[in-house]
Amino acid sequence: MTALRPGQSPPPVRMPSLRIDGAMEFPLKRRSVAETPANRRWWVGFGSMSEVSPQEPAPLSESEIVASRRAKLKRFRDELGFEPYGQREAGLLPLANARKLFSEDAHAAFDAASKEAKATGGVAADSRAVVRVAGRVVQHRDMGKLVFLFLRDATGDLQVSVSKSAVAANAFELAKLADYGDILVIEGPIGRTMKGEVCVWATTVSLGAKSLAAPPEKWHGLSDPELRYRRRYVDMYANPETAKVFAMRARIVSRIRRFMDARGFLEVETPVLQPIAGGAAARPFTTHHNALDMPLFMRIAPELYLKRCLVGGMGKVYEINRNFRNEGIDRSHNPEFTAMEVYEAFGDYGTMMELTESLLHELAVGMVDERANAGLRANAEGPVLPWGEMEINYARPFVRVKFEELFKRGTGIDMRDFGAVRAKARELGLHHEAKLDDWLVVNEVFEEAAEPLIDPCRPTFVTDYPSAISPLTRPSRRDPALCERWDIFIGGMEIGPAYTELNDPDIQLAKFTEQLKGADDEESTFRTLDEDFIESLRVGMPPAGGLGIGIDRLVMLLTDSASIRDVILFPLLKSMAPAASEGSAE
RNA sequence: GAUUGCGUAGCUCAGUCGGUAGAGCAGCGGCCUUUUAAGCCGUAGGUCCUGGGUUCAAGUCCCAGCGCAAUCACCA
Repeated sequence: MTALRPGQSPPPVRMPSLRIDGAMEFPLKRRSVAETPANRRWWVGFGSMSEVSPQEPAPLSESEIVASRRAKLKRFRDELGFEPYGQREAGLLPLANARKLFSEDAHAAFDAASKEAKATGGVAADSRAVVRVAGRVVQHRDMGKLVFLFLRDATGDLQVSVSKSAVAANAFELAKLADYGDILVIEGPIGRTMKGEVCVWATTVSLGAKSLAAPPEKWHGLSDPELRYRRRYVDMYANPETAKVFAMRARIVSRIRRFMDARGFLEVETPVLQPIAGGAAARPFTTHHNALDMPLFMRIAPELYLKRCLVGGMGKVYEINRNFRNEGIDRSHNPEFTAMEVYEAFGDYGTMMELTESLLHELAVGMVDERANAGLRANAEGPVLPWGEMEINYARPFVRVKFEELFKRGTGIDMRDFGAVRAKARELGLHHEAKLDDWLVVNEVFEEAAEPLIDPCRPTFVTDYPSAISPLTRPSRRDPALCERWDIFIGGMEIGPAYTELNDPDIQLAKFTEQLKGADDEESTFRTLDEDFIESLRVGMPPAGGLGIGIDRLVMLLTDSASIRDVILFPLLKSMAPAASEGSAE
């Protein structure tokens, strides 16, 4: 795909969109996940190589570490008779489950029995549970005729001891020669070592996969954030904190689905490849369908399709959707990001507020237990979750404040007194105010002087924005200068907006047309009037409430992550080298 | 887009005033049957991000570029 070049002149107003972006206004000094003291243990690296024929020599520039691992691979296969890339295994237990089968009584009984057996020359009775486990080697201590290993899987770490006297000769050699990062399959009774560590006393050892890549530093691991993102497959297991974040993310998304489903919303999937990128004011990525010889855009929002669903009769719909926006990257923006958009027929921005508050409260309550179980910081008293230096309190009700009131509180002046507002703007150093329409000055002054009043530690709905800065939202029936829109702020980030949706096709058409007039040449290359959408409104869309929530930012908050890149498995990074592009994209 | 910082062995990092490359871990060879960042003996490993420049001499100073991070701007 070819990205449009970033420009400097977006339209001064937004489309009727559920925009998820918003400025992240405050600095947060955070330790990176990798620096957490609790994580400074047992780092190992593993670079999964693409399929390489086992007989092929190493690629050109592999280090001597990789070369020695390849030599070991050959040795495992040729001398020890182990298939280095394993096979289906039955009866494997996750390491945490295996650890739970440890019995103090069985261990003590066996301990006593083996002492007696040693004295009498008999055989000790053994009632210890026998487990079969697999995991990546993250520690390896060779004591000569006894090898201690720590294996790791997604559930945790477990020690294994391989005694020369307890396993076949080739299995003992395998354990001795195992590298950090190798995946081993081990069976044996589970007991304790002399130092008290719960430990599987191996009776068999085999290989699940030989690791060929040089591991990261055993103690400090991967701490360079760039390497952690580029080689996430190493970061994910070398840094258990990383794996926990993504496991939590999965459960959060799952809970969101259950919440929405329980309220009778239907989950739908709408096009990512769109002939017209509508629903938000953002630069799209462009692409092309060859067989149809058709230019296409990656979606910037699903909004216009979800509204078509309302027209079609789906009363309550939602989509957990990946959006693609050809814009800047920072701590709260990734070019592709996940949002949830929700539409409810005969709802409005008030029903969306209730839904949002219930959902976020429920998620926060769930996360208190979740975090405690994961061994992370959590507050025992109520739905209070740490985010960096903050303690964010999700107790209901969330704070609600009208845009106009917050403006007054922040500036001491009435936002409708444009003269005073402009004076305030100049006082704040907003020297370009003269070029802006009155309401845009109001908006800038609001962001400068009023938004900082929002308590970042309390989820806050800012409601009833001026119509003029949200021109595609339905104006309030009580006061046409205002519109039925709110934005929710948490931790200084905008998490999402909601609207009472516009369903008058004539007004919508007029506003689209007006918006297009403001587009410059570059914008007009991708901004097109979606006539089919207007046609769908003419069929008749019920009045509705609409909501957008930035899932990545929400996960940041709930998992105490400082950057959106810490909650996206594979965030976009620049290519390391200008390698020849595959497939000559136009 | 601007500013600042960082970029040295596979990884984590030192490198003084500009004097010709260091440690730990990982690796390799050896010893060790209870280790917890195991230990001991020996050994190998460098495009100091890239390209210029200054200098007798550059990891170090200067310029440009690349990548990452932070802050700001943009984005609404």
